[in-house]
Amino acid sequence: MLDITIIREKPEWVKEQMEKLNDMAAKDRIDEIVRLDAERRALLTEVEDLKAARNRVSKEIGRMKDQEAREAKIVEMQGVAAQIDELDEQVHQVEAELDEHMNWVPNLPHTSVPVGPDDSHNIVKETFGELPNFDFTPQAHWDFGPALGILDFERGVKLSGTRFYVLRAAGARLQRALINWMLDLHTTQHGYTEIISPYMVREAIMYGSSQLPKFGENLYRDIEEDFYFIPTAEVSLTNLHRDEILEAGQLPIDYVCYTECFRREKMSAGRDVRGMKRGHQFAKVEMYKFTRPEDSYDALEQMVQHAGDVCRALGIPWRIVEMVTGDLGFQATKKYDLEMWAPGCGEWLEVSSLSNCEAFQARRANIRYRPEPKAKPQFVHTLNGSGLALPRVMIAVMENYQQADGSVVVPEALRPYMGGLEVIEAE
RNA sequence: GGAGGGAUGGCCGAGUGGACGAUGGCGGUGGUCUUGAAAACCAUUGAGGUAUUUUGUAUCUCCGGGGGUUCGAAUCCCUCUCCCUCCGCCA
Repeated sequence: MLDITIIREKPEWVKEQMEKLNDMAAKDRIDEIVRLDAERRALLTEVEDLKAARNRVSKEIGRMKDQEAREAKIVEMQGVAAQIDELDEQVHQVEAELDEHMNWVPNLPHTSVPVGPDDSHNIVKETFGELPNFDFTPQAHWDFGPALGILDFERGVKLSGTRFYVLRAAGARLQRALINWMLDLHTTQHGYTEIISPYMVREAIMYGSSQLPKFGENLYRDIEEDFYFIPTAEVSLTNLHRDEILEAGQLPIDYVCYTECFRREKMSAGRDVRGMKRGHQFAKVEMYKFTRPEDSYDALEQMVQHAGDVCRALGIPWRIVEMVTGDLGFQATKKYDLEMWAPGCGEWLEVSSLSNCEAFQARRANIRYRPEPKAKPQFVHTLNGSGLALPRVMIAVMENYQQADGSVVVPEALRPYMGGLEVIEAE
């Protein structure tokens, strides 16, 4: 959620930002927000004067001895109370409307973000590693994976339908090795604190990280128990410090959390249906930071490095892509994607998405800190980034390390996590 | 699933219709005392709005969430959520 004062003070400028984001629906809400905000404040002034009068007279009534005068005052105040009720009701309505509009307004892009209409204009900032040359035609993981006995799409479908698969034997172990290795890297080398948190959360939590109301379509939920299944650990991690006032000395807080993620993928129906690239359930190691406002952009660059360290250590070609305004998404002021090369599929796969959300989520989840002892609390900045998403890393590892005979070499970094296994071969 | 009991400030805990944003204690901060520290004593110590060009002042709201009764609610009523105790069930 944006700070209402920026809309109040610079509505035209905010509209320009919405245009850059290519979010015309949000732009159209701005005038209404300005109107509702003014109405709200006018109503508040009115009703608060009445309440002040009521409080004052009620105290007098408590002290009055003269029964007749007392009765007269009570009758008088009955009228005032009725007016207050009516105005309070109006305030509630206006606030609910205002809230609804604010919930659909995205975060403002940082000044450093290149302006562009959509993802086709994103900028490849830097590419690392050489694209591999094979002396055979590299296969897609969906071809050699099942043959190796490590990947089973048919049985995944049997269990749960399309977009599900089963990892088996060294395939299952490879994913577990990657998870453990990433967690170890981030906790021991990058200073993150490891978290394990619920995969199911209440509705209010989804508003806190702004998955709701805009992205409800992409969420699984249990209606009977009113639980939502998290589409990313970002949801749980954002809300971990919900309604808290942190001490400045606690910041930055850096968390890393492995979870399964659940997504309906309604928006991408029919896309990426083949292979492991886009499933309804997938594993992800997520990095998350709470920082002071002045530190958040440095923290973002740092987090890009941390995610990049994972790519680098795997020895797979990767690149950093900077999002233009039109592809920023809802919560981010600035965002990078990390992509790994997959020679079998022949495409760059998004293995990480790293965002600074500034105070956007903190405002919704009410996460503050005290800059100085006794100072007024301020909203923290929050950042999130994958470190990394497992299925696509699995694809990249399998496809980059495949050999002519269909076997897969285990990257050196992972061997200690695979019991020393060097090559995954058919049983 | 059954039966009870609870939710009050950073923490503990008092408050059952009117000077209660809330006794008291702990903790925090500042001071007195001290060579220094401790102890003791004194003072201070929540959050969010709105108005007023304003660092002050006034006022409103907040005692788990929402709704109700009343001139007036931490206090009475309804409802939801969460926690605790006992029983049952269970990885």
